[in-house]
Amino acid sequence: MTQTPPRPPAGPPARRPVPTSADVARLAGVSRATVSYVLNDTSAVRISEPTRRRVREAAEELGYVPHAAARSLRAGRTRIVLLPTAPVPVGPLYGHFLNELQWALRRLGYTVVQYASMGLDGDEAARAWAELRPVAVVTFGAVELTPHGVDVLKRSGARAVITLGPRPVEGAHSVPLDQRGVGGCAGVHLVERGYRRIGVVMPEEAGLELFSGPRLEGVRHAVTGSGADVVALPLACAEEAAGALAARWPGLGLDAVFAYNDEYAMLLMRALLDAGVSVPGDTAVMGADDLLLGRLTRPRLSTVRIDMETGQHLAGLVDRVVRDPDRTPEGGDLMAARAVHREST
Amino acid sequence: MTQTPPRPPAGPPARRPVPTSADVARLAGVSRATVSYVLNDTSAVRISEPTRRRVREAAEELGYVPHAAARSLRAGRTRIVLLPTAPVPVGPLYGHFLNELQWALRRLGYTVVQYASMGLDGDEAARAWAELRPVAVVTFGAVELTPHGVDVLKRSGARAVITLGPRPVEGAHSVPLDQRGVGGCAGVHLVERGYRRIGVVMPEEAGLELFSGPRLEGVRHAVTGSGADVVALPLACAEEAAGALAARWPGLGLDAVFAYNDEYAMLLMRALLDAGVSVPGDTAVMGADDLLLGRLTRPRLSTVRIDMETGQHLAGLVDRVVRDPDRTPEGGDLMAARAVHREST
DNA sequence: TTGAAAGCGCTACCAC
DNA sequence: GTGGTAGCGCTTTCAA
Repeated sequence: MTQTPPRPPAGPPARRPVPTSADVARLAGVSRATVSYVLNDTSAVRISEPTRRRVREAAEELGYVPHAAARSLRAGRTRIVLLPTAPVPVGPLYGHFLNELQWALRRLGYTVVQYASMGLDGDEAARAWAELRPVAVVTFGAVELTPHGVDVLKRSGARAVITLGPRPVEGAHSVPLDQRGVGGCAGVHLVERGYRRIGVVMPEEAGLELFSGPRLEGVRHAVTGSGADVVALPLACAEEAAGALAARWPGLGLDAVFAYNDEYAMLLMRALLDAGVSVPGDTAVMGADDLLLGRLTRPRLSTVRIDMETGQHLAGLVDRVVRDPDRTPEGGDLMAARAVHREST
Repeated sequence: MTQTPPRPPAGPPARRPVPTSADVARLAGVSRATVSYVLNDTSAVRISEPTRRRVREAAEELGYVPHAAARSLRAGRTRIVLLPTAPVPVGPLYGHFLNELQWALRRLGYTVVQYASMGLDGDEAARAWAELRPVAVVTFGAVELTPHGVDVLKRSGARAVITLGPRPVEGAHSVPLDQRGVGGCAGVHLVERGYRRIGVVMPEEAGLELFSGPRLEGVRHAVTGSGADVVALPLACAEEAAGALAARWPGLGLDAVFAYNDEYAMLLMRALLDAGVSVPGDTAVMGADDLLLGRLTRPRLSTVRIDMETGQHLAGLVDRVVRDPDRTPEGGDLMAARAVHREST
């Protein structure tokens, strides 16, 4: 029996070695198998109470923590649900939704891991994710997932690849987040109130096209047949940009503008007011997201309120797909939009 | 030689098995060792170019992706840097900082994993994190880490446990985020302008005490000796709450208020104006964070601008601690605050 | 009720 | 240059 602990091959000064289940077994005077049974409450096997206690105490004393990698290597699958993180600022709505989702997934026994993916293209990212062998991947459209990327993930053992976003990806379960609906709401709201020359702000910030494009489309679609015009207005999120746009406002001949979200809306509305354009008299302004701060402007900002299904709902869907990847349980729309009329339209 | 693939023990319908390095070796007609050498560009060993090509092609064809768990099990350590995610909304400042940090860490060869920790208490969380055997943990004060939790992590092999936040934790490297300095800036700014009865908004939302407490202290400390009073004002982030506070404003006899951040400041300022309190005539209002939207109010909001050292800076610190956990390289302050005077003070 | 041992995928040491 | 192989920590079947 080798008593000499096999020292790590030099390098950094030998640190106190990490305790393993073998150490626990040794201390408790039982076999590794027994340790595993006790610590995992394996029901298929009966272990005497005194033994259980000894094992538990030994584990406690050593500060033993099971090694997730070893466990999942043995098990052949992980319980990791990987959520690629978005480099784009997504606002409080997604933030809340994300928290709910993570909480619900953990209750279902999954390990939720957000993987920092900024600066990786779709296929690099998919490979990097696949190395962790997640059982599921839920992406919010932050990284452009390709059909090939989906395939890589599936072949690495991912049972569910779910994309939340404006457009589906082949091979993945797509849960549409109906951005067109958001634009649609705004379009209908404005047309109903008689506006006919409608501007739509398109943020120039990278990463937002995935959202702004469909919102624009939604407005376009909503106004067809009403005789209204829709004009895209690129805008950076900065005061000077808004000022410049406001300066040439009269020449644009617009009587309303849907500003992508409340932040852009507040920015633009301020610039318009400062330039002498009255709101909603000369031009109506509409935002989206129903931020608290939007209620504080004068006039109060009309907006599109987006209700998202609870994260719990999506967590359930993930779980169902993991359990039976072949059945396609359509979750329906996770997002519902409705216009909130205040004073700016 | 067993040719029968050992089918998974029933359960879900047998899926196409995930390719391993052995499969690549078989297809390329080489040994697993050679595959490993080629795919890892092991410099200690020379492999002929034709062999390399064959291996690469085989890997490509099979869609082989190395198994991170197996690799780190073998290596005895991971390259995971674990960042517990905060359930509290932390604002665009931290968001940006976080992105930079992640990017920089990845460039240094680490795998950045954000671990969803909401609803776990400090010690549960530490255990859960330790299962992944991260080489480093960087926490932003979202989860209350205890000395015991730090010990669990260290014993599980974490070489760096770094807390960013208002107060240090025993055993961890603490990088102070000087929230007191933020309050201090505001205090000095207000006192210099002659204000003597200063309110400080304390958000009622859970999880923010860690920030608001030190900010309040900072104000208190900054005004000592000036003869100014400081009064804490609990406030929920909602219009009604702000309205109620504004209604009893005259009775409070305050000539200035530091509102924790720009959002609370805008909320309160609106309520004050609506209640007929002039700003800054009757009462000065100061925020913090220098949000874009704060510049849009009338009067424009004075604020405390917080500059954070680049994430790259912190990434370097993490890397240094990982390489030499015993030396204590103090990184200095990561945060610098300064007052920005606009119109509301 | 408990123990022995195989083997998950991978890398690194040593032979050839 | 390349292959054989031990062993990382864990679970689970089989035997005692």
